[in-house]
Amino acid sequence: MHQRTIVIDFETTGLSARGGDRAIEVGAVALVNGTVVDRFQSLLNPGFRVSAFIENYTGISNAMLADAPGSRQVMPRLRDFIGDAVLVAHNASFDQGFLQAEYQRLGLRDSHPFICSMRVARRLYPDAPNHRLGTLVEYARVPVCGQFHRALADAEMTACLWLAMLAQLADRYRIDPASPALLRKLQAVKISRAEAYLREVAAQ
DNA sequence: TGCCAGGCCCTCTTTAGGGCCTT
Repeated sequence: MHQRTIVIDFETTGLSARGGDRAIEVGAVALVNGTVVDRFQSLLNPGFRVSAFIENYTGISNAMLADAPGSRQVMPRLRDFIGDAVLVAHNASFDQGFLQAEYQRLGLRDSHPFICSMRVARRLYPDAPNHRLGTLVEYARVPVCGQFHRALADAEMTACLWLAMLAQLADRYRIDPASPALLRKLQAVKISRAEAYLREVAAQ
């Protein structure tokens, strides 16, 4: 049984999925047995001009988006790519919100189980300076690949961070990292209780 | 016109407030 995990990242026109902001790029990598086995990347034309802030922040210009496919072309392909995999994202509520919002605009009713790499990192790396993706990539000595704030590069680095955290669970606590149920439990325990929880699991 | 997110997490908490993260 090979558990397929998809690490996903959206670039968007802003922070509010419910307030009218739209996805402008999605990147995703598929992990099986700790290895990247597939990748998905696409720009999405949001139907309106993005702000200068977003152009600067992401490096995605209005000119680049003018010829990009729309959500109607991209999201069904993304849904097929995800399949029945467990999804991982850094600050997952953000990406989950945009995924659901884009689905709903198309009348798609899919919902996928998400695990948040930031919540796991807060529990596994409580002493990190902060828990932004860029900081954690440096803290966990994950290779920087590509440009931060582009969807596929951020998804790749989140995937590397994720694998580093799974390796730590295996090495330090002798915990089988292939269990989504355990990871969901870990992200739900209080941060102050995480170390004790992991020791309890390791002792079982 | 003016407004402009929301979930998680901690604490000087729970009849609340503010920082952290994502774009």
